[in-house]
Amino acid sequence: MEYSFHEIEKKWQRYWEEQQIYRVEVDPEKPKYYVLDMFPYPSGAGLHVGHPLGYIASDIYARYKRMEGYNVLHPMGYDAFGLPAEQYAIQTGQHPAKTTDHNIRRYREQLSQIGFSFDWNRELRTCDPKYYKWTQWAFIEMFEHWYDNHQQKARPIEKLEGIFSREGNAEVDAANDPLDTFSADQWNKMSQEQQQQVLLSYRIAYLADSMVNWCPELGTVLANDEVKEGVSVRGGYPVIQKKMKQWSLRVTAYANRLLDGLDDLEWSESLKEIQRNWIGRSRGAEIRFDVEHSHTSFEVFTTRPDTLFGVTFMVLAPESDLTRELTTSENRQEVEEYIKKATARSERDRITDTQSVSGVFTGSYALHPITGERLPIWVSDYVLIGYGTGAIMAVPAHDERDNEFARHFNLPIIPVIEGGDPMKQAYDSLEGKVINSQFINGYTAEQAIPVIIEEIEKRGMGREKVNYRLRDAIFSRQRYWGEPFPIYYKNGMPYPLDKSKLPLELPEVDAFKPTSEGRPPLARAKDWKTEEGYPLEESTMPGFAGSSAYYLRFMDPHNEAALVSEEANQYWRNVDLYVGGIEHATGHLIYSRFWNKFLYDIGWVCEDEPFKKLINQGMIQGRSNFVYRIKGTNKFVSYNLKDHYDVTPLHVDVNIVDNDVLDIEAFREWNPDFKDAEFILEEGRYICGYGIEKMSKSLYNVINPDDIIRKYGADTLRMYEMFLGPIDMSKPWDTNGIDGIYKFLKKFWRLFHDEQGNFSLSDEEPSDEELKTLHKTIRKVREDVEQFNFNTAISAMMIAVNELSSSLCNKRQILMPLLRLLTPFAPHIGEELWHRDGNQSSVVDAPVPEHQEKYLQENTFTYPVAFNGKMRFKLELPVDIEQEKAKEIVLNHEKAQKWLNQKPPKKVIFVPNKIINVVV
RNA sequence: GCCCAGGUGGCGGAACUGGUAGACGCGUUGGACUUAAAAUCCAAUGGCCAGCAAUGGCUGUGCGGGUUCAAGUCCCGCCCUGGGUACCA
Repeated sequence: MEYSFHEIEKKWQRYWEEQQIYRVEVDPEKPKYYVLDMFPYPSGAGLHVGHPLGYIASDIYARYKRMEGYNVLHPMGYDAFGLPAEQYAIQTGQHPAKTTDHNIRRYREQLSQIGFSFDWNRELRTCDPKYYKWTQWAFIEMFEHWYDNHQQKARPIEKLEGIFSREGNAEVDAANDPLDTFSADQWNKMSQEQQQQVLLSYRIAYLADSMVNWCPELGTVLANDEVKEGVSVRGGYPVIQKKMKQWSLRVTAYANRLLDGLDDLEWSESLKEIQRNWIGRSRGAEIRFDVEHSHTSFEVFTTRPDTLFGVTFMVLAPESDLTRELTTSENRQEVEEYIKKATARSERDRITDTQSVSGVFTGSYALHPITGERLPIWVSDYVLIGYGTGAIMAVPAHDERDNEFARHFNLPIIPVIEGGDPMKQAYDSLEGKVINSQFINGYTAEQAIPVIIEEIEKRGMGREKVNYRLRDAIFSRQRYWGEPFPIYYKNGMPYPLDKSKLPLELPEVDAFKPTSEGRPPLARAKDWKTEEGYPLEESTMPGFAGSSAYYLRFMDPHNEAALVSEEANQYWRNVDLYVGGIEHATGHLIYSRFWNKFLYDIGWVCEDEPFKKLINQGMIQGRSNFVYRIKGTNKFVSYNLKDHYDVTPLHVDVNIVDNDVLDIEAFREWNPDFKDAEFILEEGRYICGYGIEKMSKSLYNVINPDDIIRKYGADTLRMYEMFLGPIDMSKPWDTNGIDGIYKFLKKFWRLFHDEQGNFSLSDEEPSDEELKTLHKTIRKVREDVEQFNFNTAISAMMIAVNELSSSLCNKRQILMPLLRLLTPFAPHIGEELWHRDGNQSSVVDAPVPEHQEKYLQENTFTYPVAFNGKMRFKLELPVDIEQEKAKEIVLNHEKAQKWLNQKPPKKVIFVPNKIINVVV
């Protein structure tokens, strides 16, 4: 019987489903292992061959772990809220729930064909009210907590109210918005609204006026990670900076924990590095500057307090409230104009134009905290409102931007670190002695930093300070297709719904667009208010809300009383292996860690970090094919002849090209324009050119896994994806290579069958050679799987099958262990042959084979013999040969004479079981 | 600009703590089987040179230096590709 993958795969997929083979439950008898894939957003285009890459890798690993005796949790679900479905809804009027559901069905169908070991009983989708109930619940928890910097953890807001009513806020060290201190007395005299306003600035989920990325085209604000190069990641629309009242999550409170926590994670260095840069910790000092003839003072952040004596002017961000406050009446008009101009610029403008220097003088002066010198206060757009205090001390001798600014406006430059020529270019190195700086003269820059910090602390002018680049996450979206906020407003202040009212379901609306007054789509909903008549929040949550805790929900997906039961959480704890794309480095992977740490603080989960080990799968690129049309004609010339003509390369659908040979008939049918096309062939064929590009519909290079499965089967698809190369690297998909895997599986199948195609294994004792083949393969494959080197594991199995095929081995003692080794890669063929050999239970629970060293022992080693480092011949010697004996044999060897040239060798290097090198 | 990966045959890629460069697979070429094709099997396959041939020589891991008996691997200086970031004080 032939290897008929189609029949086999259908059969076992049905069996697995009927027998609930992949269903798992908490089992205290067994050790747990949690393997998770980043769940997909179900797009309308369906899966292409690049999407399952990571799923296949994690599935192989999950299956191995299971065969090793672990209780493996391996779930799958859908990140179902999101912009594309909504954009589509706006265009077509179709409800996003409908298109999303349709897409999910398609995804499920495609995924099911690949033979994954997912426990589908745990499937979840973020747009399901039963699921987003817990997203809303977590939001309320964040609303009801504040972050205590001293204890480094989230604490209930009621505790804070207690503190305020007893002692005011002076002693509270919280991660909060800037706020004046107040006494207990002042607190107790505040109105409820005033108190709420104060509390709001302490909450972890808070509503505040902040500078946000506003995307007019999408009609919504976006978080920092959703904007790249000044345009929205989704859609590529321009983004501007705007001050708006928005919900935010106080991610910055966790900045140091998010940063330090990275050290213990088994993530790739590059991924950790991206997060480190994104969080961006810098150490320095915050220094207060008084303003001349004024009671006002302001603080600046600097990483170079050692250059304090080099300050010659100050600069404020245009958006800063201080700018207007400190502008004198003579300068008002000019400053106002500058602010207007600067704040109107789009993000893209600001990014593309970083060269031109602009700014105006406010008319005020700050006083140097030590020398008392007058320092002019300028305003310029090179100072950003969102970082530090939105104001800087300018040290033109040692900072490039300050230097350019000073030279442009003829401001003084005072060198305070030796080295460089600050009149021409800033010298920003820490190398060099401090000069022109009173009591720190003569120190190195590095030594001077603590000394100067001590001095300003003593004078009460500042303190040591750590600053982060990370910003709080803007959490509201003026869109329809997301989780509604469980928030209502009373006298203008936000209050959470009672948790018993959750989920607050997404209401029906007549159109998925903003209202005519520009309010978000939810404002269109009828009776969008509480039972008491209080209006509900009209924004919805962003895409990352639903994906921030889904790994916890998978532990206990049907629980209606809690996000996850204590029992399930204590057992499954956190994700042991997480597989997904590196593009989530600054979004999902930061938010999830934050979300998890918050739940950890409030005692809901038992692990501080959600994802212990993380593998980034690389991208699968497309391999595009081109045809070459002679300009101005409908004539196409084959690849190797094209240089003789003036041609335009055109993309051609890779599905009508086989091994770079164009199917001319199919080409004519593919596009009516080419119906009457003529061709200049080479050797009777039309050869296409090729190029490596992104896999995309518009480039006609998309490969659909369904097509591959139809032609070769799921086992071949799975193995070929893994065989392409290292899991974490980008590599092009080339369907041509798939034959190698297909042939391998057929060869493997044939080992188990006789000439007539009957299943036939013998119980004959295996030879030493066969045992060696088996055991070296077991060792290699298991080592490789442990390190996610699936491509080399497959090579090793190919070598084994080649060796066993040439000896026509059909011995049960060899083939059945090999089958178990292969099963995680090719589960269908594994299950089929396992059952053909008479087993009743699923191969999924068969133990993974162990190698035995005794079969791998060798008596001899074939040494490469090199002369001056060049390998000249090989020599088989006993593994335990004495060095002197080996040298003697080599030097007397017939083949050595030619290289020795009758002279005694200078030196002979003998590395046991490695190499012999003769130096002549 | 700064930070991080990576650069090996026609292609995807192997190569343990420095030790036979090119495993495995694709493709290509030749052959077997076949009326033919498909499928299958066998052999060759980095480049250059010499030879009828077996074979032998030189050269070769982005470029230029260096360390070493020995370098794809280590060190120094460049170039290129991909990713991250973008006035972060």
